[in-house]
Amino acid sequence: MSSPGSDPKPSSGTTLPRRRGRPQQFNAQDGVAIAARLFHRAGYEGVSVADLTQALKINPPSLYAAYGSKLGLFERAIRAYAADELAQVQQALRAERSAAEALGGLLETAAIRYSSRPATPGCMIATALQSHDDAARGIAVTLTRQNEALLEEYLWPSASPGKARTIVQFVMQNLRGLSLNARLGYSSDDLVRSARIAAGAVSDLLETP
Amino acid sequence: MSSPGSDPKPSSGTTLPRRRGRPQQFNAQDGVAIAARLFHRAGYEGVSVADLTQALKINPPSLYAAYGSKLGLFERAIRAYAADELAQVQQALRAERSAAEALGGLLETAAIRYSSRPATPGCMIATALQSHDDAARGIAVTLTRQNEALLEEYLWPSASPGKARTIVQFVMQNLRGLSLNARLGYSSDDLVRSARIAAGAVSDLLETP
DNA sequence: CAATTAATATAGCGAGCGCTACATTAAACC
DNA sequence: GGTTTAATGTAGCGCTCGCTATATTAATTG
Repeated sequence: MSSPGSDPKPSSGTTLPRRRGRPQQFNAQDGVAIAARLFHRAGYEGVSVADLTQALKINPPSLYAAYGSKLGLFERAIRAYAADELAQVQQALRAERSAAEALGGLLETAAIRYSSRPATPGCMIATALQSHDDAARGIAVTLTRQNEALLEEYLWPSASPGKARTIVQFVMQNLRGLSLNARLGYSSDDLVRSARIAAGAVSDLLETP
Repeated sequence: MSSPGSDPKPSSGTTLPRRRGRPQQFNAQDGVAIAARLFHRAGYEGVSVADLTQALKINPPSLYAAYGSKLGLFERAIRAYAADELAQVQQALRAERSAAEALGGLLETAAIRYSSRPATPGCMIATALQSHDDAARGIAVTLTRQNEALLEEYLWPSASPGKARTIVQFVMQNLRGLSLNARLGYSSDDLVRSARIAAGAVSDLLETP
C-alpha cells in the first residue's frame, strides 16, 4: 500500500517516497502550465487569485502553500514559458545555416507562434513587459535582457559587437511589434509578411560589412 | 463686475457670459492635459481616480461632474494626444518629398519623440493598446485603426492597395516596437538607429514595384 | 434681499483585490 | 491505535478600487 510506486502524482520529476501529511490533491506543475496560459492571455494584473484558484480547482490556501504568492506563481509560469521559447529559439539558431537565415527563421517562426494559439496571442514575456506591477515587470525585464544577451553573443562570430547590438535591438523591436500586432488580431499571414520584411533588413545588415 | 471679460478661466475656447451657479475652480482643459501625462506614463489601469484627483487638485465629485467617469477623462486625454500626434505626423507626410522619405521621417521622429520626455516614454496609444480594461483598450484600438487607415490612404498613390497595407503593417509594427523599447529605457540614439533600419526596409519595398 | 443654479468638500458605499487565521482531513510514523 | 505532519475547506481580514449621496458654498437671477 505504501510502496513509492503507488504515488499517483509525484510533484517533482524524481519519484519520492511520499512525504508525511495529507497529500497534495492537485499537480503543482500542471498548475504552473494552466497559470501560464491565463497570464499569457491577460497579463499579470489581468488575472486575479480568484481566477487562478478557479482554474486550478483549488482554494487560496493551497495556492499559497504551493507557490508562495500570486507573484511566485507568475514567476514560475513565465520562467517555464521562457524556457520553452528558449529551446525553440536555440533550435532555430543552432541549425547549420547563416546568421541571416537563422534570424529570419526566428522572426518568421515567432510570427507563426504568436498567432497560432488565438487564446494566448503574442509573446508572454513581451506582454508582461508592460505590466504596471513593478515586481512582475521586473521579472519580464530580466528574462528579456537575458534573451537579448544570448542573441547578441550568438551574433559575435557574424558581426562586430556594436553591429550585433544594433541587429539584436532591431530584431527585438520587431518581435515585440509582432507580439502586439498578434494581440490586435492580425492574421498569421500578415504577421509572417511583416516578419519577412524585417528579416530582409537584417539580412542586408549582415551582408554589408 | 459681471462683465464676461473678467472671467478668469473660460472652460471652453469661446468666451461665454459665465453661467449661473458656483464657478468651476479648475480648468477642465488643463485637467485633460495633466491626465494625459499620467495615463501616458502609467496606462489606464495604472492611474487611479485618487491619483487623478490629487494631480488635478480636486475632489472626486468635481472630476465626475467635469468628465463623467475615469474612462471619460481617459478618452478625452487620449483623443487630445492623438490629435497632437496626428498633426505632427501629417506635417511629416505633407512635406514635398517621396513616400519613402516621408515614412522614414515618420519613423525617425517617432523614435525621437518616444524617448525625448523620459516621464512619458513611448506612444500613449500603443501603450493603451494593451490595457486590460476592454473599454479603454477599445478606444485605443479605434484610434490606431484610424491612423492605420490614414497611412494606408496616404500610400495609395505610391503603391498598390495590397502593398500599402503591407507597408503600413510593417511601419506600425516598428512604431509599436519602438514605443515598447522606449519604455524599456533604450536610448534615443538606439531607437533612431533601429528606426532607420526599418525606414530602409520600407524604402526598398517602395522602390521595387 | 431672497430664490435659483451649479460646483464644491466631506464622507463613505459596494465590490473586488491579495492574502490568511482557523479548524479539519488525510496521510506517514511509532 | 495514537501522534505527528501537511494539505485542505471555510470564512473573512484589511485595503484599494471606481464612484456617489449629502450638505455646503458661491455665483447669477428677479
